[in-house]
Amino acid sequence: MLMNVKKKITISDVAEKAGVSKSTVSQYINQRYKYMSSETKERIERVINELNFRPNDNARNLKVKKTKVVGILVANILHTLSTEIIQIVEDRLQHNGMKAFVCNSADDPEKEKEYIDLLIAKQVDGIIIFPVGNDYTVYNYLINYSIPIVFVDRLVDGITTDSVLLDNHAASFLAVSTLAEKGHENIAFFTLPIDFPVTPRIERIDGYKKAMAACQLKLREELIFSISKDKIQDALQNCLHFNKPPTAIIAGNDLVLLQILKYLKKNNVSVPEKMAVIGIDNVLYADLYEPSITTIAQPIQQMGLKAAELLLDRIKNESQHPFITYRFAPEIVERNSI
Amino acid sequence: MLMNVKKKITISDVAEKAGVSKSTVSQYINQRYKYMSSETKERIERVINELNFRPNDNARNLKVKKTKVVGILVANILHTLSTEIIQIVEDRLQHNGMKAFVCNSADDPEKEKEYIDLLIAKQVDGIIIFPVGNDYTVYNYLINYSIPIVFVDRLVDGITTDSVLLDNHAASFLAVSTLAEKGHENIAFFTLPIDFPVTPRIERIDGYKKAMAACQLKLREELIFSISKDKIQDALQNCLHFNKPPTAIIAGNDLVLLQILKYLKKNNVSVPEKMAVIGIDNVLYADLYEPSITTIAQPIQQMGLKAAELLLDRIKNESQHPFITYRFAPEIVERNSI
DNA sequence: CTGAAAGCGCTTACAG
DNA sequence: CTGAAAGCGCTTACAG
Repeated sequence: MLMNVKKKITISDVAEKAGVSKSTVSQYINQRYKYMSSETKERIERVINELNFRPNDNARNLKVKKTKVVGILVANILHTLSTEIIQIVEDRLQHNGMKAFVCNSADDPEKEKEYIDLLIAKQVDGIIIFPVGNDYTVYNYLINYSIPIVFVDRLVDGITTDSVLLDNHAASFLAVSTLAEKGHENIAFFTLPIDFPVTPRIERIDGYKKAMAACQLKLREELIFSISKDKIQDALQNCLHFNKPPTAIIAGNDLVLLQILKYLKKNNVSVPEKMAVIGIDNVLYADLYEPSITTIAQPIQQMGLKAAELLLDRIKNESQHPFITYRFAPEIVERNSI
Repeated sequence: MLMNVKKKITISDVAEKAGVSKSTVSQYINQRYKYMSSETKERIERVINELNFRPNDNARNLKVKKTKVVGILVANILHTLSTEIIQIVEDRLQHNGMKAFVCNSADDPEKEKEYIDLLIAKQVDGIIIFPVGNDYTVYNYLINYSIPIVFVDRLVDGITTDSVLLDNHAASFLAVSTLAEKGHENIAFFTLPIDFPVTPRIERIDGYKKAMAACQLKLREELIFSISKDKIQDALQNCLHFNKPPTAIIAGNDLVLLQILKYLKKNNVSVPEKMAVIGIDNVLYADLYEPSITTIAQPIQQMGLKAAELLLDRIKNESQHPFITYRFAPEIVERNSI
């Protein structure tokens, strides 16, 4: 049964064995049965099954410009947000007869570029990107090739296209105002680095600052930390010795939250008595932690659906309406950490 | 700059504009500079950049049989195990000049089949599969097409190929024997359903039974639960009223563990005093829970590397050595839940 | 050092 | 109702 070197079956093999022309086999494959006798149809069907024939898409796509495949290029496949959105996007695509190839940039702009080249080379019909790079020329390739793109979670300076992301300002505002209502004044904000611009981080910091002002709280720059994951615990430890230490912390995302909780637990800092905590991004274990963690969640379902819809619209009807950036309202899930 | 309908640039356009033949451009693209004057080379290079030319892989692959792309077909992209392994596999592939398209079966055998067809149609060089289906004919397509495949995490009856998975028997044994040493006799085992055979679940149950015997503990079938996620909490509640209720629980995977912890927390069952808990699969929050959770982890790094290596070997040297199923030893991470 | 020509496996108007 | 022929955009032996 298993043979190592096996000549690939082509449409010619099928045609020959079925005693018809390649054209006719092609008609069959493309389900244009209109002018086909049922005998021919059945014969071809049988031969295809016997030979286990699968048409070569590479050849097909050379003629037919649509591939019915879209690329989903994620900044980092380890982020739960990405995989959850992928799942939703894919489901929509499926309903529209399309399939998705997921590519993982692994936070590496170079890899991202390579995948963009590959997806162009494979002639995908469109791409959904969680961008990592900040070099707009890369994304311009796609635009030059008239390949529709939708950005998710992050934006790129210099590129205008349909985009879907959280209303990050609102997320920060929600966090700050909720804490302010509980009487907190010294609220620390922790987020990952912004060496190069990462939309959510920048916007959440900015939102934090504006929210502090709106709540008439004094902005203390030294309570804003934008640092790498493994420096968070040290920074937190450090700021507890400020002469006015924070009484509340906002974690800029799930990874940051994890570090903060690890520190607080290790050092028996009681939550929320000694330190209130709010995390942006919902996390699986929010209910499980003691106390359960108040979080600000992204409406993932809606965001995924919108991203898919935007891409499908562009793919189908070369619609020329202007590009739109959709902002989705965050939702606070109040638990017991504040 | 942006034009909606834009003729795709082909090798002919480049050739014409550079004043050379298509062959020469092709030589350039394929980095066969040996017999090329540097003037020609530079001229072509310049034109390619000017025109923003990207060769069409579909055309290329029609001639050149290798695509330098592999498929990674995951049962469910939401499982952390999958994405972690993907990340590792991809890194190895990258070092070998290959790229990966990730496809998500979303636990749906029908989708899996469609993706297999698509990957064949795209002529990928090989596929790494976390299988969902139990119908071996699907995977046989691949074997018939001489496309190397490596199974990860699960096996499929009737298909012999290189495979990489946890030594599930050892995992169960580790859990049971550790609990037995602490004096537990009534150890419950919770896992997801096995309506159709899912290797890890079946093997872990089987391993549990054998381990109980090996530890000279009485096997009580009523303490083995193989049920869907949303029935776990009820089942757990129920078994606490047995006249000999379990004093320890083994969670068959991370999803099961989550349900169990939710129940125990909600009902103030103290861990480990009233109930000891061990989870198979490491989880992000193992250290964070109160008390921290003892887990049995898969050596993900090694498993990913092996899977990549096996696939690359098959792709490179049509090696004919017999197929091997690699079993990886689990590791127990003792924390405070037992 | 470079080009003309054949061919990869399909699709599609067109002819019959 | 079906087939012959051209062509999609590349690559590659071969000739010069």
